[in-house]
Amino acid sequence: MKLHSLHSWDLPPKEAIALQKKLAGQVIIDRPLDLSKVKLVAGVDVSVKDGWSQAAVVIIHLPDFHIIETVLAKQQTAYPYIPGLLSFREGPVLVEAFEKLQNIPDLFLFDGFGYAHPRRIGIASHMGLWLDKPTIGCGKTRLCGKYDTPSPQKGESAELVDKGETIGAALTTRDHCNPMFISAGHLCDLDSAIAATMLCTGRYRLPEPTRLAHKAASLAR
DNA sequence: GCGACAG
DNA sequence: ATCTTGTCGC
Repeated sequence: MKLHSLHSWDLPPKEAIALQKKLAGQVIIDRPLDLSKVKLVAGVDVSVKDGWSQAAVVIIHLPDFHIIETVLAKQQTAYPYIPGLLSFREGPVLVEAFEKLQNIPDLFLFDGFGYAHPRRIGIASHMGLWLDKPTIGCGKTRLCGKYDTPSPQKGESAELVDKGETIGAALTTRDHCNPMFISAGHLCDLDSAIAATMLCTGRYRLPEPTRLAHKAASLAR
């Protein structure tokens, strides 16, 4: 799929933060998703090794989890890892990978956050603007906000709150495992993000899309 | 000033 | 993220 270039990625941290504050106003997270129409879900992940970033995007079909398409992209890692600026590190390779997609996913699932970010624009929200498609942030550990540990039963959740605002949820995706942190990315609200994540989750803690993307990226690296 | 800090 | 084998628990 062809996506429009919104801006340059090689920005000094200070400018990157200023850009995030500007783009945050364009992110839409109050829109319910009609899950009955979500059939193709893309999992997105990047694995970094020896200065090279290996991206993988895997599209699965719901509700059977069959793999529809897998695309890869590899680039030298030009940006350092700075908490809060992950999109500037992984954005370039991801754009290259997205351009290779032959299918148009109904939804994208990211390894990381969307709205649950200091400036409310984590990688899922940021890439959502480039994709102009619904996106969800699905992180393994918290970036910001407070939460009470949800019951250890699959499907249970607790709110992730930051500065008095609900920014996401801690969701138990597998019995007796640590929760995943879900947040709306773009063109999707939190409730839909949680429901969609459950529809994409099988017998593992990680939802199938990102779990398979992680596997594909590691294998290709 | 001090601690926290996605991948 | 990555460095790394076996091992405890549901």
